[in-house]
Amino acid sequence: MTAPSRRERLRTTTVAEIKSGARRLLVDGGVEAVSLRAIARDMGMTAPAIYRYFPSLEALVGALAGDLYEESTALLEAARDGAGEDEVAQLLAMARAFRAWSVAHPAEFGLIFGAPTPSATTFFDTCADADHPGARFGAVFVQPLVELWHRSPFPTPPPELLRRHFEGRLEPLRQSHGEIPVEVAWAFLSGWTRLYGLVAMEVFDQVSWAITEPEHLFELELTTFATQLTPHRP
Amino acid sequence: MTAPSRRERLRTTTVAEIKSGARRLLVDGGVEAVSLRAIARDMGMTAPAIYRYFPSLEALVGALAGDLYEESTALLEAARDGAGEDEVAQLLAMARAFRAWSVAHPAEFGLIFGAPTPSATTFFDTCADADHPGARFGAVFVQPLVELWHRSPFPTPPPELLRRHFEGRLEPLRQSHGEIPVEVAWAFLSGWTRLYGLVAMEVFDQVSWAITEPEHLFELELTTFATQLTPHRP
DNA sequence: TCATTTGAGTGAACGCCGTTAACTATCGCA
DNA sequence: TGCGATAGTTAACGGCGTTCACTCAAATGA
Repeated sequence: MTAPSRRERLRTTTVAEIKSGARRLLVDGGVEAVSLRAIARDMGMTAPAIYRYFPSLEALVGALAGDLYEESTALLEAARDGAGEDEVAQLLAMARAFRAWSVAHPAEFGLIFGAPTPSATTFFDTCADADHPGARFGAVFVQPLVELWHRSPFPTPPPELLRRHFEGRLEPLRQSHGEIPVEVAWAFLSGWTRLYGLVAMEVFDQVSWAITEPEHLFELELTTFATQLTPHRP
Repeated sequence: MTAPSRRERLRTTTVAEIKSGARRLLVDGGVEAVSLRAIARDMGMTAPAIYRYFPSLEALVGALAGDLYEESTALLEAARDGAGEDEVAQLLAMARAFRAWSVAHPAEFGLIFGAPTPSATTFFDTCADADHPGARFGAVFVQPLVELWHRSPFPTPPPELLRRHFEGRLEPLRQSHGEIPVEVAWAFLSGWTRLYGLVAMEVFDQVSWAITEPEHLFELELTTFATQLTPHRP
C-alpha cells in the first residue's frame, strides 16, 4: 500500500469531476440527459477523453449508481445511529430518512430503485451476490429487526405459514446475513416492501390523483407499522 | 356520428401500426430503444412521415402509455368480473392479475408505473384530474372495497387517527369517486401501496439479492392482507 | 541527463437519433 | 376536370456514443 503517485491523484480527481458532472446532469434532466459530450463540455474537454476513465457511458452511469447506493446506505446508518437505543425508534428514523432523501433526490432514486436501465443492469451484474449493493442496503434494516426480535418478539403470521412460503428461497438473504429467524426475514421483506411502495409511489408521482401531501399517508402507515412491531397487549 | 371515410380508416390503421411498432421496440429494448427511425424502418417508411400522425416521439410514447394504462385497467376489470360475488375474492383476483401482467410485461409496467419520463409527464398532464388514467385504474379497486365495507366492515386504524392524517387531503380521490368513508380511503391507499411495492420490487429486480421466486412472498402477503380484510373474531 | 515509454487529451469521422423544411404525388371531393 | 387536403419523400441540421490516428507532456529508467 504505497502512497498514490501524482498521476494517480490527478486521475482520482478527474474521475470525481466526471461523476459529479454526470450527477448534475442527472439531477436536472433525468438519466437520459447524462451524456459524455455534455459532461466533457462542462469540464472544458472533449468527449473521447472520458474514455480514458470509463469504458462507456453505460459504465459511467453504473458507477454513479454504485455511489448513490453507498450514499443512501450511509444515510440510513446515520439515521439509525442518531435514534437512540430503541430498535423501533431506529427503524422509524431510518424509514423517515429514506423517504426524505428519496423525495429530495427523485432522479437519484429513480436510477437505483427504479426500472433497471442497461447501465444499472451491467453494473449490478459485476457485483458478487453477497455484497450486492442491495444486500448492504438491506442489512441496515435487518440488524435492528434481529435485535428487536431477540429482545421483544413482535407478532407475525404463524411460523409454519412463513416456512411454507419461504422454504429454501431465502438463500440469497442468508448468504449475506447468515442464519436469520424466518419471522425476521418476513418482517424485513414485508416492511421493506411497504416502505418501498410508499416512497416509490410518491417519488414516481403515482398517487397525486388520489391524495395531496403524501407525507401524511407515509406517517400514518409508519404509525400502524410501529404498532405492529409492538407486542399486542394480552 | 357519420361513418368514417376511407381516409379516416387508413389513418386509424396506420396509427395502430405505428403504436404496435413502438410497443415491439419497447418490449425488446426498453423505452430508450423506441425511435421514430426504427419504427418507420419496420414499416417501410421514412421517419418524418410519422409526424403526420404524432407531433413528436414524446407524444407517441405518451399515447402508448395511455393505451397501456387502459390495457391494465381492462385486465383488472376482467379479473374482478371473473371472481364471483365475494369482494375479498375479487380483490385477490385483481391483485394476482396485476402481478401476473406486470411480471409478464416489465417494460410496459416500467413505462406507466415507473419513474415518470418526460413523455409520460406531458401525456398525463393533458388528462383532466378527474379522468386521470390512474384514477380510473384505482377506481377498479375502490369499488369492491366500498361494497365490502358496507356489507362487512373490516378493521382499520381508529377513524379519528385516519381523519387527522387525511384531513382535507383526499380531494383528488373524492373528485373521481365521490364521498368515500375515510376507512375505505385508507384501505385503498394502504392496500394499493403494498401491492404496488410488491410488484414494483419484483419487476424492477430489487429483491433478487434476498429472495428467489418472489411470487411466494407475494402470495404470503396476499394471505395476510385477506386476513386483515376479514372481521377479527370477537 | 537523455531516450523511451506511458498516459491524457485532441480532431476527424461513422452511424445513429429527433426534427424541420421544401417538395411531390396521390386521393377525395365539388 | 380541377383543386385542395393528405401522405409521403429527400435533404439537411445539430446532438449523440464511439473509434481511430494523432500529439504532447509527464514519468521512468539507463
